[in-house]
Amino acid sequence: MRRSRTTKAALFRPLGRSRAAGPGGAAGGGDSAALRAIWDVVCSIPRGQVSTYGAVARAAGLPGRARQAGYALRAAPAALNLPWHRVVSAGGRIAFPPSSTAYREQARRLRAEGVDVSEGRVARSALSELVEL
DNA sequence: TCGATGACCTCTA
DNA sequence: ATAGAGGCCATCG
Repeated sequence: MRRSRTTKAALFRPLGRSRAAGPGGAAGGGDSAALRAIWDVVCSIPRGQVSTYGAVARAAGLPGRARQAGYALRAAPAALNLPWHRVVSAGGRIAFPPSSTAYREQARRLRAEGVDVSEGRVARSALSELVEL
């Protein structure tokens, strides 16, 4: 059952936070390198462009780990100002149910950036694989 | 330690 | 176009 009551994406529950005390000392971040890599990639997405979880994961050096990309965004603190709305499922489809608030929020933001959204999908032109190089 | 879950992907019918 | 099955791996309880 997906849709575990997404309630409001803006809510972002603190999640248990797990032990903040990471491995001896340095830990500081406590965030895994993979997470940071994903966030970095997402943050790197230029305005008006949209990428997919798979593409992000691959760009972050995690081929095939698209799921982790989703989890990373899910666990990503809003304080990072992460443009999560620029990340969509394969084919440019929004990963949220059309009836969810997050869906509207994402679509709204994308449109604000000039990305055309219709039928829960973004324009192919805006879709960027982040690999075409 | 193990079982279930997940803002997913790709292939095949 | 839709539906099903398999995969991949971190995190949760």
